[in-house]
This record gives sequence, C-alpha cells and structure tokens, in this order.
Amino acid sequence: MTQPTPTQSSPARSNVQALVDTIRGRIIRGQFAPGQRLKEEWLAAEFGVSRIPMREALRALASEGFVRSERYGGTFVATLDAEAAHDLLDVRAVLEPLAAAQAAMRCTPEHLETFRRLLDEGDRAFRERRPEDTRTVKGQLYEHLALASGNSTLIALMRVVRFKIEWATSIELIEQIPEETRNLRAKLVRDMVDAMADRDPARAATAAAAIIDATYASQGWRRVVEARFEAASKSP
Amino acid sequence: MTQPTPTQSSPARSNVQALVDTIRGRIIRGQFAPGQRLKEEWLAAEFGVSRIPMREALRALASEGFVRSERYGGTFVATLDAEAAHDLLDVRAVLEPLAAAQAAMRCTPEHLETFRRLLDEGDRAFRERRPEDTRTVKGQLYEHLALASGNSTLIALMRVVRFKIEWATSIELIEQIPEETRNLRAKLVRDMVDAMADRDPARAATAAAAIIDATYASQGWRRVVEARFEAASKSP
DNA sequence: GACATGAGACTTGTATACAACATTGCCCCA
DNA sequence: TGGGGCAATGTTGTATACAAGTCTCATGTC
Repeated sequence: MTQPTPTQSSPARSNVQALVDTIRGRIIRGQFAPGQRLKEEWLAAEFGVSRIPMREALRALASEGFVRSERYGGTFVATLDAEAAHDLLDVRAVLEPLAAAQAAMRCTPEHLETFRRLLDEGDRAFRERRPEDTRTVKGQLYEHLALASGNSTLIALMRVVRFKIEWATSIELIEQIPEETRNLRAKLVRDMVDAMADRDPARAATAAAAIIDATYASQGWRRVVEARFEAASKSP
Repeated sequence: MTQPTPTQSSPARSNVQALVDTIRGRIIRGQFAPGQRLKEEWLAAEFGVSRIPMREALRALASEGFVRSERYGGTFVATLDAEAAHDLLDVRAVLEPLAAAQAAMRCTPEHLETFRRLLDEGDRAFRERRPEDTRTVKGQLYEHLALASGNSTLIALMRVVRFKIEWATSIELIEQIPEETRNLRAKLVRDMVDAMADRDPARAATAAAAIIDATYASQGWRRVVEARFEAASKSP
C-alpha cells in the first residue's frame, strides 16, 4: 500500500495538459514504475487539484498508452517489454523516412536552419557528456522533423512514438552508446537535412532509413533497451 | 444557433467509450459537420448523461483528432481538407506494409481464417451493392491486419488512421469505385494473405504496398476523396 | 458614424457529494 | 478444515453546484 515518495508538487498550473505532461514525464523517468497503481484521489492531492481534472489527465495518458485502466478497476502504469520496444522501433522506422520525404518537399528555410542549430547543440551536448540535454535535443530533432513534414497525422503519431521511445530507453545508459555509433548517426542526420535542403525526398528518406538501421545495428543501443527492461522486470 | 436534428438517442450504455464511438460515428457519417460547435451540455442532454462523462468523451475525440477545443473556447468538429486526406493515405501507405510484414511472421491460423472469411464477405457485399457492409468489412480487414501484426503500437495507430480514412471518404461515393479497381484490390489483398500464410514478410509487404498504389492510381477513389471535400466545403 | 468599453449572458473548468461497483475478509455452515 | 456467502471498505463513475473565463451587444464618447 506504500505510495511513491511524493516528490514536491510540480508547476501546478491547473490545466489538464500540464498534468498530462508532468505525469507522463514521471512515467518516462521511471518515477512512476510500470504496473504501479495510480489512485485518482492520491494523485489529485499530490498535484493540488480535484479528481475531475486528474481523471481527464489519466484518460489522456490511457489513450497515449502510458497507463491502462478498466471500469471500476483502477488505473495502472502500463508495462513495457523488450518486444514492444522493438515494435516501437519498427514503427519509427517507417514513419521517419516518410516524414523526411515529405519534409524534403515542404520544409521552409527556417526549418532547415532550426535543424542545423539542433544538430550543433546535440553535438555539443554529447561531447560535453550531458546525457539529459543530448536526449532533449534528440527529441526536439524528432519533433521538428515531424513538424517540417507538414503532415498533421504524422505529427501526432510521431509525438506519441517519440515519448514511448524515450520511455523505453533509460537515460542513464545513453552515455554507453559508443561514440562512433553516435557520430555515424549524427552524420546521417546531417545527410538527411542536406537532402531536404536539396528538395530530394528519396535521398532524405534513404538517409532517415539509414539512421534507424544504424540504431538497430548499434550493439550499444540494443544494450540500452535490454537493460531498461532488466531494470523494469525487477519491480513488477 | 440551430443545433443539429437530435436523432433519437443511441444505445445509451452510460459508459464513456460508447459515447466516444457514437459521436465519432456521427462525425464520420457527417451527421456532425466539420466546424460545427459541440456544446457539452447539449450533447450531454442528447445522450442522457451529465457533462462529466461527455467531457471525457470529447477529450478522447480531441486526442484522436476528430474535434478541436481550446480552453474556455468551446469544442468544434475538426475540419478535413484534401491535403490532410492525402497525407493520411501516405501514412497508411507505410503502416500497412509494416503490419503485413509483421503479420506474416506472427499471425496464427485463426487470423488467416478470419482474413479469408472477411474477404469472402467483402466480395459478397460488393457484388450485392451493399456499400455500408462493404465499408464495414473493409474496416474489419484493416483492423484485423493490425491485430495479426501483434504490434500494439501499430494496432493503436492504424485504428485512428482507419477511422480518419473512413471520415475522409463519403459513403455514398464508394459505389462509384470502378469494379475493376475494386477487384484488383481484392486480388491484391488475397495475395497479401497468401504471402502471410507462406510466412513471407517481404512478399506480404509488397502486396500491401501494391494495395495502396492501386488505391492511389484509382481515379474513382480520388474522386471519392475530392467529392467528399466539395461536399464539406459547402457547409463551413 | 466609428470605436472603445462594460454589463450581462453564456460556456467551459473544477470542486464537492453521492451512487455504483469491485474487493476483501470474516463468519457461518457443511 | 475448507468453501460459499455476505457485509464492510474502498475506489471509481457520475450528477449537481458553483467559479472562472469568453463573447456579445448595447451604450456612451470622440
């Protein structure tokens, strides 16, 4: 019956989206463990709101797949397994090339500029061993690719996939990714952006696919995923 | 200020999922027109519930992209345009081959049997000029493909994409699809299922891609989409 | 006449209260 | 001693009531 340590309450802007983002963040960071029960009243008290907005937040998280709930049955943090994580990568592997191709046809100079800025920031964060920032920038790149595609369906789908991939990869182990793998991927991302600048959808898509291939091929990355689930399976 | 004709209230099982399905259905069928305001109180009265479950239903529909709402700003049926519809097809064009490939590796004999049953049902419904049933079976095939893939992410994403594609294609015009196009696509679906039976992911994916190509190439189908938005743009 | 402005009505957002249902543990009985 | 039923407890689901914000339209001023 022990509930998790009530870390001090967050921003507490009283709108639902803030609750969703905060709770999703805690799930992704593992502060809410897979399988853990999330009682509405307890969470509501934790965030200083009533059950109504908290219910809406939990429903939203359920539709994103981060929690599961059954009628009168309670809400629980969803569980991930290694297979689901790889399935997630498979989905990413088809969405990202599509986004790259569409972005190559539609992106603006501002988009390209932002891509290059993010790439530089990412390089710096990785070189300076700031894994949190490295992950953040990686997420921003992914989000920006979706935005540049101009495909609203893709934007929504890629956002959820991105959150789940962050969930599936524990932050502590990102540092273990071999430097050569990371550099190869960074180079491929630059190739992708160059192809987008040349308005070459095919080349952009190929580069995007190569990024995923490099991720798959990376023994380091695989270890990141596997280790994540060893940790998770310890606390069911 | 005229609200839509209150068609007689639906099943009225008082759970939220039923509300979501019913309202989504009405949006898809055009009974709730794009841009139309959906007042919580009015809808709640229409379905004989209070605003709380209705709010949850509307939030869920917002996360699926069928309605849009801003804080204190009201909820409106989302609008579709032809570009968004084609973007939707592009997404489908990458998801479906992936699902086919994974299903080829994972599907059970029961899955295959269901596929073949649905194919027969679809043929019969089309021959007998029952467009409603034709669409229903088509949806079931699509859903079943996702299920057979065993990829939970794919199942969730394909479900939303499927609903939106139904939304983007008006039912009245399905009959206008040329018979040869329909038959070609039915044959390709059979090829896909055969490839799945042979546990041949590459061939299954190729067949799935060919299905989308046939859809794209179909002048009749294109007319279905375009006509849908001519109709929609009449009532903004 | 055009525009700023404020009161009013209206809609959404949230808290509280209560109803419906699941679960647990006890007691009774075989 | 084991199993079935029942009450006690607790959590979720929903209705009602009220608070907070937005929009409209009339009014007054320049």
